[in-house]
Amino acid sequence: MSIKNSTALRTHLCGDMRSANIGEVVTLCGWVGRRREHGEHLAFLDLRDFSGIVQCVVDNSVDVRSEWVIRVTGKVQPRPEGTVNSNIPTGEVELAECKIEVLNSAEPPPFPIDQRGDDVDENVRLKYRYLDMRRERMQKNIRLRAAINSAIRKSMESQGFTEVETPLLMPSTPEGAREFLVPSRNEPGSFYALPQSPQLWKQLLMVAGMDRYYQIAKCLRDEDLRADRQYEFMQLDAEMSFVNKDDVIAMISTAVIAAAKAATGSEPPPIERMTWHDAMNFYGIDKPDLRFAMKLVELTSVFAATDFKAFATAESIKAICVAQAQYPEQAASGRNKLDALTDRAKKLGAKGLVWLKVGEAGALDSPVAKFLSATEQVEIVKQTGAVAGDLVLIVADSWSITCSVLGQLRNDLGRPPVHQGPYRYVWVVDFPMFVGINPTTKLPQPGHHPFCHPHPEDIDRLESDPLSVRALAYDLVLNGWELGSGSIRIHEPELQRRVFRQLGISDEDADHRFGFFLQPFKYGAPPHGGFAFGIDRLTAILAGEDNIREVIAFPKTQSGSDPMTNAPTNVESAQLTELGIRLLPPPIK
RNA sequence: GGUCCCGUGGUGAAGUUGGAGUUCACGCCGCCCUGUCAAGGCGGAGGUCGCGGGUUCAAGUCCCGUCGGGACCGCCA
Repeated sequence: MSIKNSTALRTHLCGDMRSANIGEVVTLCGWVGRRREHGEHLAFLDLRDFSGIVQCVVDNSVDVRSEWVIRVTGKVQPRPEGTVNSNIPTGEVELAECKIEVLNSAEPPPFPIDQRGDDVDENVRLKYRYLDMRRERMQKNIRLRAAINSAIRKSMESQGFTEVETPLLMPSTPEGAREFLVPSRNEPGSFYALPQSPQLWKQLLMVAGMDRYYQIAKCLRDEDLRADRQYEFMQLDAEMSFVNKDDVIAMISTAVIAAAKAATGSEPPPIERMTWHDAMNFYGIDKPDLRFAMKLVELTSVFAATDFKAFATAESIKAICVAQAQYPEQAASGRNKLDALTDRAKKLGAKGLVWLKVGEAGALDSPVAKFLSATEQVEIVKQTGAVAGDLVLIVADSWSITCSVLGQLRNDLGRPPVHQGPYRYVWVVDFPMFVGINPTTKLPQPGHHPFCHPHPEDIDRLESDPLSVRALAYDLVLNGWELGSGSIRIHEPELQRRVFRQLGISDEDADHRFGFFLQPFKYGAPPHGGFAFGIDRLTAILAGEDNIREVIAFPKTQSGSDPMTNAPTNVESAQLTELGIRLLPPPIK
């Protein structure tokens, strides 16, 4: 399908000019980039639109300046011998005999448009986002995002999914993330909540017999912002009936692979799977970055009969080996760096951190070497595969602490920058239903939302040994970023009540808080499951950006403000009165 | 709620032990310049050193507070 780019004001796009156009008289519209003056009657202008830039040869008496909007009619001609610019796609040609019409003049921009903008204060970029977005980088990012959305839609529809829009105004369901509230004018004192996700709606669509639903949905969460988190973000949200987790994983994989292909031009290999237990055990985190190894090495049995007190009673002892070959700087850490690593490990919850520097012939340089037997020292080197110059870090603690601390250190020491290396997608499956016991309430803490179906083999232990119960839940991870998660849902009302009871939600509570959601399940809910993943995060990684703000047209700052619009703002007291709202005096500090 | 980093002409930076708003690059304005493409040359303008307080003869610099931005922890079922 060819796109018609000619309009009433222009015949072509700047970035499309090629040798094939030589001899044509064209009219282009765009913004003035750089101007290079060469005397009374010669100057070069870079004319820019979204498609790229093309050089115009003009008389130097023409007064057009940076970012003025102009319309140029001229003749496409080959550049003279020796003046071809191979750095730009239009570099073989230029526009000559130019007639210029100024459509709008402009003040000088507050920052250069023809650069990436990495060194410009982000506050200034956001204040002038409409200028910031003129730069090639942002044009690419936003268009990449559109291409990803488009590929996802195509893929979902070709797999039989139907797009359904769900409400933004819904009742508050005080579970999970903090909600944005919207006051009701008709019922002062009552509020709508904006959806953290369309979770409840999409499950009702399954009850409604829609079979396969999808939506590229805006989700809103009033939680603190991060590089990978905004108040509002987009998810591919999907749900399907009469499926098991393999069906869901297969269909979502198809959509993600289609999106990745649309973005990068090459199709990633089939997405591998890893159990949650393996992810924790070998990478110390439930969102492992598989672009680098430095896997956690099991050493517990090596110290079964050790005399070293710190290791003797530990449930789990593991190590990572920081290889000098790949990480020369980190492996050669001096005493200060090693002390800092130890502090870091303690802050993360470990009792301590043992470091060993491997010398020639397996000799170990470490404050604790004298407490370790010769056999133990040999085994450490053997199991970790360490060679001379490597640094070995050991944590001995409970299994979960040992894993999570080493996993964090592994990321700290080895993780490549976002824009580097291959794309490593992985499905992490068999998440536990509960992630520990809340020390205050003594209740199991849910790992996901409370509608996740327990693994059929484990349902018997729901009450007797909840922590051993796996959920039919799965996360999609890309290069250490959690893209999204999904699960097979509970469709049997009685099982749902059992899970609620485990979470300390009585039948009455459940009816009160989720009644509108649970009632429909009495009327024949099909077995169903689904998934949702973050489009902002996927786009950021595929764009090589380490921050989702770079792929969002108008993002908020970390404190939730918008430097361009100044949102959030005060409102007229009349507006509040109409809503039945009176403000508290500001807190006294 | 917490930890850490940053704030100096339009933009980005330097500013030492406290000594005159000092410096550099880009941009901007003017002049010169006929093949540049980050053009080049010459000249010029442009400042509440985020804000408030304190120490001092003297603060961009030291101290306290505050505002704004960023990274992270908590939080994100």
